[in-house]
Amino acid sequence: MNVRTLCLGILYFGEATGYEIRKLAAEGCFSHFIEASYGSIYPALTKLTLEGLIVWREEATPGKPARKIYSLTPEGHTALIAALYEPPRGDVFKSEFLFQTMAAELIDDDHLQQLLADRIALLEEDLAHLCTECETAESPGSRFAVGYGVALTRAALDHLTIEGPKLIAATQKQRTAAE
Amino acid sequence: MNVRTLCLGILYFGEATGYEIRKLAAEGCFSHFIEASYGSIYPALTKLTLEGLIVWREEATPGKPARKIYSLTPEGHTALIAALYEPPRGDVFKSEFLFQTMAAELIDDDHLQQLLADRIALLEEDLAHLCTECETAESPGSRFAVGYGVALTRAALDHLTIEGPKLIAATQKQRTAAE
DNA sequence: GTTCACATGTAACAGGTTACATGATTGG
DNA sequence: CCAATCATGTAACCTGTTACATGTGAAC
Repeated sequence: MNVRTLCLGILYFGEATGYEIRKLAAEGCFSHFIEASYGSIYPALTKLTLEGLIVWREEATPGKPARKIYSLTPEGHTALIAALYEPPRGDVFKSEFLFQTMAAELIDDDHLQQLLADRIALLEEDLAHLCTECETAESPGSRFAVGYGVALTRAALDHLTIEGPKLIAATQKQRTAAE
Repeated sequence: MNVRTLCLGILYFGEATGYEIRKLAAEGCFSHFIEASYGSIYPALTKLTLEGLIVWREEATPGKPARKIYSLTPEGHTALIAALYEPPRGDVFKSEFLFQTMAAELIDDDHLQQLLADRIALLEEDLAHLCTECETAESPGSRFAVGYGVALTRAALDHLTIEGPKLIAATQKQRTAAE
């Protein structure tokens, strides 16, 4: 999905600045299934403005840098709906972690153990974050989407705690057999 | 992760042609957490050869196009191990589907229903594919990685079957309330 | 006084995808 | 005979990231 549609989607939930959009995409309730950085968001906002899909007004809080608050135009709203009816592409999932575990027998025990422990810690952090996100979710849609993230993270955590030790044992055995 | 390391990883499990590498990355046991197409694989193989991390020999089956069968050199093996000790970056998960469900109230009931049904069908297909993949997995590492995929797909499927109908009901209610 | 959060934006660069070019064999 | 599978490779293009440039106010 492109950043332009993402901006439209975020602005549907309320007007926002480029800074805020990036924050929602990087840390907010969109963050677990979307990615976008300043370098793509600001140009996208400029382009959407030129196309008439969004507009901005300036808010000058004295002493602070001027904020450009963007909001959807009716045309933008229509464009968003059109995007929602577009058949979604398959989810993208990329994992360096799984790539590394694939070749677990090339990693020494201590490091493998650390790798799994770190991942568990990371996922627990994610889970906590998603749960607070879930509580603040206001629409059924966002509860569904965040709940999806919670479910997958829990499943990953379960898999790691149950299968992780087995993996370590199996690679140990494999190496002793090879000696 | 870059395609170069991916090639190294795949070749660790056995020599292969560029065509076969792409197939493993797109359909094989690497496919659920990695992506790569011809346009990135062939250049990567050329570069890795120049760097001495892999070598190829030509196999001329009469009548068929000549195959370049690549395999790891000791240097390539070392480079792979180095990559395995590199701290893995966080997993990337991108989903247009979840983006669409976020704004479920903008989609009419029939289409939303269809969207969820399609996704369930897709995930069931994925799950079946992963399960056959799991059976053919030969190393503990690949069983772990594929098992991870199975666990997440099951969790997604569960979430859809349980929360999907709730989402539809909630958006319906929301719309009737708006009238 | 220094770090953090707010705030906007650009430019170079990396990385990969899509589509094209080519061609033989096999199976339906 | 036509489609699919095997097989290699290139080039244009797109999309987005990283790093930079700049500046303020608040909190510690």
